[in-house]
Amino acid sequence: MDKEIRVRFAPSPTGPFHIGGARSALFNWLLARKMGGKMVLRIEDTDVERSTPESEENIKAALKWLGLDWDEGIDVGGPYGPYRQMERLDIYKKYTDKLLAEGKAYYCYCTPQELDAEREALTAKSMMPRYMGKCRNLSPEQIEAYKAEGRKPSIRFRVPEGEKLTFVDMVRGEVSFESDGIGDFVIVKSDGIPTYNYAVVIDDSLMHITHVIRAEEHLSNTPRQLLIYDALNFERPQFGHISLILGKDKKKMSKRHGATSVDQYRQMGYLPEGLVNFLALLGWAPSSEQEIFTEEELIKAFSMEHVAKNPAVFDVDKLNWINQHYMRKLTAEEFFAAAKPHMISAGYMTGTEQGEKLAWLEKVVATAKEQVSFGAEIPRVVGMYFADDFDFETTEAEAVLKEDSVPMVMKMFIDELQAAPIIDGSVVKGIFKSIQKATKFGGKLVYMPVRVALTGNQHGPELVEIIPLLGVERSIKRIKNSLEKAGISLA
RNA sequence: GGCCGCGUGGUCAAGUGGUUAAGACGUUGCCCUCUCAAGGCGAAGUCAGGGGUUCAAUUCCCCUCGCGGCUACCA
Repeated sequence: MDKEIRVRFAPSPTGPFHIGGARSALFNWLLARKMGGKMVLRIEDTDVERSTPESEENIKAALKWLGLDWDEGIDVGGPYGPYRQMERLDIYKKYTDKLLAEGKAYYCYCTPQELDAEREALTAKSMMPRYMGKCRNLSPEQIEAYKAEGRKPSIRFRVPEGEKLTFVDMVRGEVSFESDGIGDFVIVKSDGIPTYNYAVVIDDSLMHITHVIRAEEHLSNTPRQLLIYDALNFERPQFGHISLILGKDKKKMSKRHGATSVDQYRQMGYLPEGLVNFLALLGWAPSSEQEIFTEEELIKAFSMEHVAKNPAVFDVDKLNWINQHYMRKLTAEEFFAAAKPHMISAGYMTGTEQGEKLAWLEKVVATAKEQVSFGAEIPRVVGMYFADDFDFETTEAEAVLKEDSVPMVMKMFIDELQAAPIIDGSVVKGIFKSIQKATKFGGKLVYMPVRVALTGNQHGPELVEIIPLLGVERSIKRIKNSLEKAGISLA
């Protein structure tokens, strides 16, 4: 049997948790669960300027919300911790000393200003801007001089010349780079903190990561990392670079494209199952034609072989379609709970309602269940139950009330409604039936004017659902108001 | 600029040296229905462009173009 599959998700806690990060996490997680392997969650917080504890909390909360758990890492621990890079500084130091001693790395005393100047000079000559190796072979005297100036050195990796760096990527196949295209890069910043390309290698290796699944933006970083694997005599893992998620304009998804963080989708009332299902289908396709997957089905069907090379545009319409499936699957209680925050922020409820009022709200919210794709759409759908004073949605809607048959139909409807001892769906249905029978009108001539008079709109949930919720009194009041507005008298 | 990656309908995508080039979202027509949503049945729409290789290229090779990534003491 092959050795255990170990994957990791290693985000930087530097901002909202992006949808692209969620997909990377998902693919890693799916691979681990599929293969019975382990998922490690490591925090790459070496960018001390931008890293925040809140962001780390966001990431954890988002992963949990999505249902992506981890076997080792922050919070849960594990044999290869600590799992925050800033808590591993002494570990990196050991390897840095080794590289320094072996001459595979060296101190660089260049200041940021000097490096900028070098870069600019190179660009001006339209040459590739990269570090030219100024401090590669400093004499002891020069080093002393720099030290005397009080300069704090960074440490650079000595990139070998004329080497070809090749690896087989799980999604892209064989990829190779020339070492000559890579300048000596910084592995430890002058403040003693390692850079991404360096720490990631040591951590992945020490944590026995077997498969590194990450976004394509890291593809060009891989040769640098390969160099470090080799210099440290570490075994290379398998790499798999998944493509980026793009916005509608085919540019990398960013704030301009609307919601980009997992939390925003949560707040809009998308369901974790829906988002996961959608994300799985971005850049991966099952061998079947299935579109809707439970978590177990996803794990079963997932395979790195079917991960696409090309970038994928984030299509909200499809997300909506998928999420709608999951909305419809919710129980009445779940749906109401999902609706609650949106109903509260719309001002339709306070969250403290009880008894009859609560029961009424539950029924009202239930009417939206088949109609919406995500939670935030609910208030819009049920809004008509709350505003007795409304305007006609469109002129066509108002025009419906101008039909000659309307006064008669309305009179019959109001009379029957008032005469009804109790009012529920089947009673309302009976009223419509009897009007149809008496007038010999088709359903449309009976239902539609009532609908418009009641809601100001030609569309909406079934009338037999709406009327009992509104009650006789409010229904009649609305109808009379609407007729008056449209200049129709009951005759 | 250099290096690397990517390019199948509007979008997600399957697929192959010979196919009527799947399926889904969206769009659209019809059915159902008071309407909307859902559902059912249809329709339109694609191999970035140009050269090769080949009896035959969407598929293999090259070039061009487009998009993206890296080229940071960010990750």
